[in-house]
Formats: sequence, C-alpha cells, structure tokens
Amino acid sequence: MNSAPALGLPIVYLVDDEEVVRDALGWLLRSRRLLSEGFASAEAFEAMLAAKSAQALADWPGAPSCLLLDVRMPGMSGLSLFERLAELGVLGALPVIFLTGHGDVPTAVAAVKRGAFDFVEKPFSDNALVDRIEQALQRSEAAIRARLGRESVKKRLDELTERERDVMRLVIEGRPNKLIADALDISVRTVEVHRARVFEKMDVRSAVELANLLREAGPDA
Amino acid sequence: MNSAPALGLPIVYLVDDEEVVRDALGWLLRSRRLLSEGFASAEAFEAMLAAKSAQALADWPGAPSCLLLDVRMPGMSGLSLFERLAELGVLGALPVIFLTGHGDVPTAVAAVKRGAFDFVEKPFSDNALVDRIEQALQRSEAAIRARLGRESVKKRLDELTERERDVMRLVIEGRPNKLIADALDISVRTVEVHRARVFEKMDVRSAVELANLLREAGPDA
DNA sequence: GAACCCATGCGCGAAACTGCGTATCTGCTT
DNA sequence: AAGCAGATACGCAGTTTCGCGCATGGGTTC
Repeated sequence: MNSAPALGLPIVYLVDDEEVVRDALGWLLRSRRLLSEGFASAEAFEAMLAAKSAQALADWPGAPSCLLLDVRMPGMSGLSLFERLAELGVLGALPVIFLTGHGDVPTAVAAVKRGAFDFVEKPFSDNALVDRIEQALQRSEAAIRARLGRESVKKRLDELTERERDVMRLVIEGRPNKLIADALDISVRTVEVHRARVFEKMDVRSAVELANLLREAGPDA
Repeated sequence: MNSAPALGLPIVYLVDDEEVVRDALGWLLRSRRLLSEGFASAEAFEAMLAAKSAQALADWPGAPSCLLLDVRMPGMSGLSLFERLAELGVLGALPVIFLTGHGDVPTAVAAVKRGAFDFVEKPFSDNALVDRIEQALQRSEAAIRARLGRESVKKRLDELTERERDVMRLVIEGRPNKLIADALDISVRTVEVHRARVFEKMDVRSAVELANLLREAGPDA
C-alpha cells in the first residue's frame, strides 16, 4: 500500500461576512504557508462546494481541508451551514472550526456534540488557532484516505454478481463450502467457483483477508 | 448470546456542594423512578468509587450509571474530577453531565471534546435533563456490555501460550498453515496443533470467526 | 516425578482449490 | 434468426491443505 499518494495541497476555507476578518485570517495563514480561500457568506461557500463536487465527482475531496466558520452572519447562519455539512456527511473530510465573538454555551456544546472540530471565541491566539487548524487538516487527510479506501472496496463490491455476493456473505461468516452449498441449495463445486471469483474480484487471497477488508472499510454496503 | 443478563438497576450520582441542589435533583429523579446518590464533594465521590472498585473488582461497574457534576465546587473542582475519570477511562461506563450556573464557552467546549456527555446550564428544563440522563444511562449500559465483551475476550486471550499467540497472529492474517509454519520455522503439524488449541480456547470454529471476534471487541490486547 | 508447554512425525479421511469441460438461461447484437 | 457474452450451475480428476488421533521427544516448573 502506498501510504502517501499525494492528495493535494491542504486548503483552509474561510467563511465570514466581515472582509476584515477574512483578510486577517488569510494573512495569518499565508504567513504560515497555508493556502486559504475566503467566502463572504455561507451561500457563497455552498455554491463553491456544489460547483466543485459537480466538476470533479470522482476526485473531490482531493485535498485535505478545513473550514473556519463564523457563527453569526447575515443570510444563512454558520450553524445552518454546519448543519447542512453534517447532513452531507462531510464533517470528517472537512472539519469545521467555529469562530465567534460572543458564543453562548448551549450553542457551542451542541455544535461540538454534533461533530464540530472546535469552537473558538475571539479574541484567539494566533498560534493556538493555527495549531488547531493543522490538527483539523490532519484529521481531514485521514478521513479522506479512509473514504478512498471505502470507495475502493465498494467499487470492487459492485462488480460482484448477486450470487457471488450471496456466497461471500456466508464465506465471511466462516462457513465451510459444504455448508454454504447446503444453505444456497447448490453444489459445492459451484460455491467454489463463486468463491474463487469473489477472491479474485476483491483482490484477496483468503476468507480472513476478505473479512478484514469488509470490517475495516465498510460496515455498510 | 444472552442480550440481557441483567446488569443491575441504573443509578444516577449527584456531585454538588450545595445540599439544596442535591435534594432537588434527588427529588426530581425519584419522581421519575430513578435511583440516585448524592455527594457533597468530588473527594467524597472519588472515595466511594475507590471503595466500590476495591470491594468488587470483578463486577464493577455492574450497573448502568451516570454522573451529574457541578463544575465549580470548593476543594476539587468538577473539572478535575472529570479529568481523573477520563484518565481512568470510565467515561464510557459513567457518562458525565456537567451542571453549571454560568459556564464559559471554552470550558464547556473542552469538556465535551474531552468526552463529557453533556454540559447543561442552569436553569434547565427538568424534562430535558431527565431525557439526557436516560440517554446517558443507555450509553452507560452499552459501554458496560462492550467492556464485558472485551474482558471476556481478553480473559480467553490470556489463557493462550506465547506460541499459540504467535500462530494466532498469522492465522488472523489469513495465511495458510504452510506459510505460518515457514514463518515461525516449525512444522506444519505443530502449527495445526497450536491452531486447534487457539480455536478451542477462544471458543471459535474458524479463522474468520476469530478475526471478527478480535476486530469487534479489542483492537488492543 | 508429575504436569505442562513446545515441537515433531505418521497417517487417514475430509475438505479445499484448480483446471478442463459441459450445460442452461437471459439479454443484447448483428 | 443466428450469434455472442455473461451469469449460473455441475461433474471429474488431481493436488494441496486441513483436522485429528496417536506416538515421541526435550525442556521447565512445582
């Protein structure tokens, strides 16, 4: 396994209605050699997201990223945007760090419990913030890699035929071919054929490898 | 698997220096048919914990429980107690719900990120709090059951000899006996013997079952 | 010395894996 | 209609691996 196939340069998204804040943060990040991109509203960010995912479905998210998000903004609030991202299930690949002037405890607690990476009150320490950003980017990268792995498995899983999937389910329960044959009411030979195809398509050499593969990257499917 | 071997009656621990608060909460809980036990200080609660775990090492925690904890108290603060519990790794079996009069955002966020189940500001809604408590108790029960499962596995794992563990590691990688024999530089027959003992001691019938057992309940050990 | 762990050999029957060939059915193309 | 591809299913034969009982040894520990 190539553990570093280059995902692209990390980027930090800034969503804040105040240009001063975006500029200041952009400056800070640039000074730490971090790419950033600012948005004046939650809507603008969403539009970018939509465009990006439409443009490159197969690739995105290709680069580790995180989102610095202002809680209160005219139009769609930061919380609403956050909620949408949560529903899209992208909080792993795109950790959200809330920035707020005067946050209240319930809001902050709810956000963190919901999956926000952090909730920071202004004024904040530049160093502390950058540290958190870098941790967020790390988590983003990990999430992206995990996602790629899951998608790879799912892709291979899709190439299986119905029957092969039937056999596979029983195989990963550790049943011997004989019992699988009985359960599916087919001959042992046929089970063997399907089993071999499954191993080939899933690119594994044993039932245990298969089980591990499916447990690690996809309790779903 | 018996999915309900009775863990004991759920109990809610209350740690608050103000007797009025403890009484009020105790009253509320009693009215909802929930057992509770109050402590006037973090130290008192810790003492109880120590006594309990000394008295019944094998059993505790035997009952689902959660802890309603005041943040600020004379002596050891709620946060310190929480930190200790976190280090003990009991936050799963003993979810902590912080109660505070005037919490600040950073503290609340830190607590939740650290694993607090919730962080509630007074005044709170009785119904909402009881709901959270019941969710916490549910999580506690789940955590306890998971822990029992893990301990069961670990216990069986401890019965294995060194060599058996060696063989097991390779078995759960899906390698055939022949290759295991080569890797350990012993005969195939010996591998088979160890393999059989491992299956017997771990109470499984196949390598896949073994792999599933170890992946589900114990990436540690 | 008894008990236990580790290691090994032999052999038998069962199960697994593989290659080669055959067959039916469905669906799509020419 | 003929033809081809893919999915499903089965059999035979040969090789390999597995599971297991039986037997033997050396080493450590109590």
